[in-house]
Amino acid sequence: MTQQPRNGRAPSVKDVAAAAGVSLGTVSNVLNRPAVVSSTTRERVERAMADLGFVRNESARQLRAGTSRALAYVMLDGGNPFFHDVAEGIETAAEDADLSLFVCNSSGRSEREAKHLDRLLQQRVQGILITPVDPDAAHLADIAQRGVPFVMVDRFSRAGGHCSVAVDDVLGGRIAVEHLIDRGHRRVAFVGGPESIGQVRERLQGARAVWAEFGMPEEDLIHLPTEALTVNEGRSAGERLAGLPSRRRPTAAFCANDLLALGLLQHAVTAGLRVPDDLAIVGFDDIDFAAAAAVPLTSVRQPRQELGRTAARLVLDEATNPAHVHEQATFVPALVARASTGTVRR
Amino acid sequence: MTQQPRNGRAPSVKDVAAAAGVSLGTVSNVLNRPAVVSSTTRERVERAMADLGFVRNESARQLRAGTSRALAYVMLDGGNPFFHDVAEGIETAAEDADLSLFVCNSSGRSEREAKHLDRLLQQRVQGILITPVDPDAAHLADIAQRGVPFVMVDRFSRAGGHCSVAVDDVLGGRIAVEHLIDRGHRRVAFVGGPESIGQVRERLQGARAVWAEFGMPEEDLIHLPTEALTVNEGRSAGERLAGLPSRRRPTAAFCANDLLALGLLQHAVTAGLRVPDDLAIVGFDDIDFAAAAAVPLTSVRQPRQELGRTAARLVLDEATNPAHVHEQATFVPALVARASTGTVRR
DNA sequence: CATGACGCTTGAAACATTTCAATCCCACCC
DNA sequence: GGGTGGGATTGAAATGTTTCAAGCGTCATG
Repeated sequence: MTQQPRNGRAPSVKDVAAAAGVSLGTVSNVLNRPAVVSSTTRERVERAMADLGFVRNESARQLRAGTSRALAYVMLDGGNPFFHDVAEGIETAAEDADLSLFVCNSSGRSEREAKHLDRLLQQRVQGILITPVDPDAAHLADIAQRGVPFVMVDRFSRAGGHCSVAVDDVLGGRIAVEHLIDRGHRRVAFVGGPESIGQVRERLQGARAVWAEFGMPEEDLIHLPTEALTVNEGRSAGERLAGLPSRRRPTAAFCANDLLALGLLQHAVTAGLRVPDDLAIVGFDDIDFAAAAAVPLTSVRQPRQELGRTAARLVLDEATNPAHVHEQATFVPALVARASTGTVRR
Repeated sequence: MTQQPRNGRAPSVKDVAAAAGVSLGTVSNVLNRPAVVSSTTRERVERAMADLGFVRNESARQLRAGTSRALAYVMLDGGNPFFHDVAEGIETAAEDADLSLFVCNSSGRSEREAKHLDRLLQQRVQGILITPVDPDAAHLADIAQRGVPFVMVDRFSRAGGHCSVAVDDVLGGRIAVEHLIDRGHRRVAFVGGPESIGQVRERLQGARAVWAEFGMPEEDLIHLPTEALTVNEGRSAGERLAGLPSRRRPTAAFCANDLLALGLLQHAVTAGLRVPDDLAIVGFDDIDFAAAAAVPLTSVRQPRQELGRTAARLVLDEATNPAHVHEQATFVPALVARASTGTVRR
């Protein structure tokens, strides 16, 4: 690339046209419909582009086209690898469609989420994927009403009016607790909160349902509430658990996500408990760090990448297919049994 | 917001102007210089904007302005929380400057990196922050030559010609190994590779330097090479370590990053080794999961968020200050001692 | 009553691209 | 030699915003 000395602004199609001695319409044809241009002209234009170091101006394209060539994913918690894997699935699909992906992070803060959405609206992104702080927030309804393609990831809203993608959390709760019952546990803790989070509610609901079905006394499924789904909260739940009188103390814990489970595991090991013999632990999400823990964690796997890919597929369908109908894609979670629930309790 | 029925395209300043009975120049003034507009007109225009659900078209602004209101960070490995924290630091700074941030992930693949850079160039981002696959790659020099503000994060290139931000990795290596010597270890493994990665080379170099300074025999600092800086590779290094004849077997390991350390820790625990009594472990980066491990990991902390903030500051300076001079910001790493090196060995 | 000043508003130009109808030119046929 | 068809190229229009010089009207001052 024989680059011209830069004299301020970047070269435009007009400059390329002048350098190649053709009209700017022809340059545009080379870019967008190379077949209609004669090969000699095409080569001349291509050489000029290389010489000048021409790069298409995306904003001008966008302005003309009326929409950008980008999708966006607003994730709930950048510190949780789960969302990262979802984002990776989305990115794969975006790349296949030759679209860019904006990855934003609301960090669980509603006002940051709103700010991101506002920016994305200004960018005229083709579609928005979001794991929202609150699925029923007004600014979400606003987006949908504007007609911007919009998919909710890993959450549902009562309202509807858009696609969503998630796993069956009630089933996930059932699977986890059934596994523990199966392993011989008769007193189990559910660690997780706040209940304002749909996931927490549903996983607990599934846990209670299967507990009842097996005819276990209600009071032997103990709910240890947390203020967030973090490692720290998992640790503190561990302390509360250790503080229970021994005949009330559970022999196993089902945590609403893997971060909690890792925190709980850490507390248990520090306190000298053997996992799984003194305390068995099941997490949720099956993030890579669950398998990497000192005692590999049993976890309820969500198909993280596929969640992302499907969400991207749906938003693209909404963006391009006039006959699009909203869809609620539900995936089936699966138990991945590892050492943290490894032994059968007599 | 009393929204009009949508009839196709989004409302523009022109529509707002018509609705408010003013010229489009006035609408623009309300948006950009509200002080020069009389309050009655301003209110009328604001009402019209709200009624119509007007949203500024960012691509038109960009086209006019010649540059976008965005920065970009191309990270090396989205699966490593370290880069996530760096990104968070960048985002903070971007938000303060009222800029958007594109977060891209090259996943360690050079061609993906090149593709991302190409797209970002088309977007006319104000500046690019990158942790590159190869600091000396041609496409990086190309960016710098184009005059796009550009900062290298956590890497250096021989070439120079741009800002960079990193910690002193040689010093980091020294600190880690000195700590182990201090704890009484006389046979230590360095786990990490490939040596094509600058970080690995320098951390090893620091380790060797301090080892020699303490007068320890060279052959007692054993290099266990890995193919990547991942949990899996850490585990497999653990196997090789366990396979060493016992009088050659190290009592401590310094891992080139925390992912390796977590993998090694897992292997050790699974194999029934006590950490730190049978094997002490030091990691590098101090990601959150290091503190959250079953045996909390001693690690060499990098100021991750500050790395990001500083990088963003530099790129913004380059973008806005004509007197900008390139700067190589170096941070000092610090040891965070935790249980994984908790005891003194006699 | 004329002049100037001041506050507010206006309208045109510019940004880089894409599209499309119009034009050009050439070869070929009658 | 005139006409026709068609491939290649052209130039103008349109996209939505910002800026800025110019215009307008009102008010105060001389």
